[in-house]
Amino acid sequence: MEYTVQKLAQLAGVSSRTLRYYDEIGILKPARTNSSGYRIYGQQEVDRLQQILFYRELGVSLDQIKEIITAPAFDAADALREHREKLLEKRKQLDLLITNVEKTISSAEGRTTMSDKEKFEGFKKKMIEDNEKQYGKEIREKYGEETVEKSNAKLMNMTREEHEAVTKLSEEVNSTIGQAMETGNPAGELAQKAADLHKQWITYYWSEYSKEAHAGLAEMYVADERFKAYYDKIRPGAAEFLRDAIKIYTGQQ
Amino acid sequence: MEYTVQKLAQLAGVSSRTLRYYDEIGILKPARTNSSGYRIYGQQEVDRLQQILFYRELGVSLDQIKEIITAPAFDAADALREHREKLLEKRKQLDLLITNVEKTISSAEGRTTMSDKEKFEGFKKKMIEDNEKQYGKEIREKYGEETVEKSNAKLMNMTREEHEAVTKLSEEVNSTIGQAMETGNPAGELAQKAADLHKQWITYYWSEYSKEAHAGLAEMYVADERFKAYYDKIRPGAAEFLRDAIKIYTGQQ
DNA sequence: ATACACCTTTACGCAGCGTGAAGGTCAAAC
DNA sequence: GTTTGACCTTCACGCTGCGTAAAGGTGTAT
Repeated sequence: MEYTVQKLAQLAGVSSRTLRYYDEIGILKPARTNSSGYRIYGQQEVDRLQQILFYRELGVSLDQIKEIITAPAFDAADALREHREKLLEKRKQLDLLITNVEKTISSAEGRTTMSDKEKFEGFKKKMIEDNEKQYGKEIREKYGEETVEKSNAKLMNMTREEHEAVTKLSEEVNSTIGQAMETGNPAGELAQKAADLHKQWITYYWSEYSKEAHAGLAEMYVADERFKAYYDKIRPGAAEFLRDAIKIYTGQQ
Repeated sequence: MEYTVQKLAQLAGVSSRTLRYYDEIGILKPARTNSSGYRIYGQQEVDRLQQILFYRELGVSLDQIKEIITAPAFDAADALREHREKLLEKRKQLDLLITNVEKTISSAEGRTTMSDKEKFEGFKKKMIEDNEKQYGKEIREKYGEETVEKSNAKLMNMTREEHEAVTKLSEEVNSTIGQAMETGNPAGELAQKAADLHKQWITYYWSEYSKEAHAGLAEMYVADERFKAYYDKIRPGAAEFLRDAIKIYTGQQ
């Protein structure tokens, strides 16, 4: 089967301009041109275009795609790994931003006040690193190692009140599970309350909450003997029950 | 507090060129200029820039951002909440993209079989989406959910071999900690090996590994009685020792 | 022969800056 | 007092991945 630009464009769902551009930059040349200069594409080009569009969907630049599909020696997996790193970086940044927005919200509600610096924390990953390198030394000299550790680790900054809150939350989770288990329904109100309390509890430890991770932890509660033993002390089967409740709570099946 | 371009740029993690461009297009004008034409930004401009960058991160065009934040009805608190939702959604999309990239990688490595046909089909689905944008959204949501389900299935569908591997890993972690503690050095080779084994172990449970989360878990090992009791059975102080080793391993101080 | 849908190349435009160039300013150091 | 060096200023062109004319040639059905 042979295609003209428009035909192939229709088939692939791109514009004819795109195909001409791909010809221009040498990423996809037509099989041949007819007597009057029309671009004629064949089966190979169709396949190649599919590859191109596939990588494009993944957000790979045309330059990179060219390298991937033209040089057989070029390892596509390697290129993709690099690309993945970039994406992960982006997600990290996004996570920071989300925390930041949440902070801003609570700041707007008057609970905490944010410094100018804090306001931008999500946007400037590099800057943070640089700052820590710069100021880290000074602070270390001034206040000693212990303080540095404390100031750096968010988790270690837990105040007494927070620590008490965590302990209390932990107890509440346990007692709520106990009550919920009497209903026997992990989707019930009490069980869901327990799952919510549990979420609140882990957010004290986790810098970023995600449903996936929460559900993952729930799985671990059953899979891992330490957790299982701990929760089953509340009542046999409590680990499974909590897992089921969290799974429902997080909507992760 | 007043800032020059570079100062504000550093604070916000953008380039000074960006600030000049924002001035040029009228989206963020300096509070005033000094006698020699230097741009001077004040508190209001800092806040405004923060808003701009929030929206920018969402992929909103600067033109739109301008409209949004100059609109008199603009409610910052409301906007932020909406904002967070969108950020979360964006992260979801990003996660999807990452999963797809990872799929492709492992496909390229021949671990899973993703035939050309499948690739083509996946692409065809996309084309259908594009053709019918209304239904496309629904499909995208479905596709997203499926992927999430599948990634969850990873945890659920652990094979026997994997389960054995996990158990074995767990034991290895414990014994390695025991040995490492005799050296007394959490930065030493053995302790770092333990931290690495520990990482391998948790990656069986976590869909995504991050140094931050790993360090966070390490903190929990000390803060949470359950973990502490478990590890201290190996040897008193083992929880703290493991935490320190992991902190060093992850470089999270 | 005429219409009309297709094709060609050339070339400017877009967003959101990066990256010079060419020059002025400020604080500190000599 | 001037020299250094880090700032600042305003042009202005370059980049990606095309969209969108403009100006013209081609294919084929009527």
